[in-house]
Amino acid sequence: MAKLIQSSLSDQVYTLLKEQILSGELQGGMKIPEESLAEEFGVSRTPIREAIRRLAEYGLVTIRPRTFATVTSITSSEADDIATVRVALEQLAIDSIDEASYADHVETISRHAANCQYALGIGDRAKVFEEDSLFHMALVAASNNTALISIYERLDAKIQMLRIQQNLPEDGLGYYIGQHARMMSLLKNGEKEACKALIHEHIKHDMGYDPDQ
Amino acid sequence: MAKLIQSSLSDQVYTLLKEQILSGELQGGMKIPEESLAEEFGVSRTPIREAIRRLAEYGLVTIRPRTFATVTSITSSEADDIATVRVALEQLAIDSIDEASYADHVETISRHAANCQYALGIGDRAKVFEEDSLFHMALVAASNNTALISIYERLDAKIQMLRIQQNLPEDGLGYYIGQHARMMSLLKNGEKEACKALIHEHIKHDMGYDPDQ
DNA sequence: GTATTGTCTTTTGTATACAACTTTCTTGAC
DNA sequence: GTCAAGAAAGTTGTATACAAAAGACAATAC
Repeated sequence: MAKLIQSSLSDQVYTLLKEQILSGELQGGMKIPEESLAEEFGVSRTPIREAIRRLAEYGLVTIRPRTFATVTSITSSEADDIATVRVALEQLAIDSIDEASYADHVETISRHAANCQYALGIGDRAKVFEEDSLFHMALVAASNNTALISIYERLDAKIQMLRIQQNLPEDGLGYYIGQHARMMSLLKNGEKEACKALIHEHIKHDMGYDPDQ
Repeated sequence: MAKLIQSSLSDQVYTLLKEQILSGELQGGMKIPEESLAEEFGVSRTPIREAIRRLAEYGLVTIRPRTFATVTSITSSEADDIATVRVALEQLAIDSIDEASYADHVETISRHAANCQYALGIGDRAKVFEEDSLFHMALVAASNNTALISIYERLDAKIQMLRIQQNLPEDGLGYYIGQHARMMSLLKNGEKEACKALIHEHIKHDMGYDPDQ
């Protein structure tokens, strides 16, 4: 029989806070005092503190010692840096995917591509971003490189925060989302270099860049 | 006047534990019960708990809920994955370094290269690895990419754990360390592709691989 | 001999109390 | 009116107490 592990309050608070940050409910710069969170969640300060410390280690929260913690806000220079690293990591993922692994993951990858396209159709902007993240995450997962996956997860969280923070314009969102299908077809045909080039353009566009600059 | 911030016990324990893990004093798989650490450090369990949670988030500690925490041990398949990501990140760093930034960092980089060579000469193996880490860290720092630097720091911690865990043979350590100087000269001449190729060989050797496999 | 149950021990998870520090507000001097 | 010093309020940092869960071990049933 599968064992049901009841997760600790600390874990639950951690998950909730992370969701609130990634959904934009808690935005960059906002104070998150332990006492008021404790009241809000109906627990003592202990599990709140642990969750906040963990989130700080994760990079989503900034602690000012003996003062208060805030939701981390990302500067535009950091955004540039994140985009650069993201390109490198996704390109590494593409290099690492072999045929067998692609076959294993293609179903998940296409599902998120389709969901993303659908969300675009009905104008659900939040859903577009969510499914876009899941698409890229699935691509990276197909690399089967655990170190890469866990690093990318962390980076993805920051990317989600950035999207909320900078609230990019809608321009070309359709074109951008359409690239997912092209990536998949290039991957399927083993045209990795072309796929990597497309990813470079894709991400630079996503993150508000001129790819040629 | 510069303000002296006295760091919290929690921070101190965090730093100490991290050092003990990275130095090999605490090895992979070892139990780290809160109570005994509390006695050892002469503090209560509270700061110990916070430090352990943060280290778990950092990836150095594995928590088994309601049971105990252990120092994370890295499987050989994860070691492969880490090496692959490491190559990609260092190559990205090389790509990102411009002349001005190289000029700013060359002093630090060379110092660690020299220290590493010296440590090799006097047969101080631990020091060789420490300075080697610092050399690579300095190289990455020259990229001026904050996201890359913080990701690499985390990865570097795992690399240090691996070195202790697998206790690689001495074979070719001299040859390997000698590559540092070649990297620097390639960088200085702007031969980035050659430098990246060398880094690939260097890391694969460091981490116990056949580069051609 | 094996499996099961119940007890004991160990260790974690959470709440709470208090001390210490930071910030803010107020008061007073100039 | 402005600045500085001191008091007050708010928040964090740490210790401690207790409850609850997991694992170890012995006793018992079959």
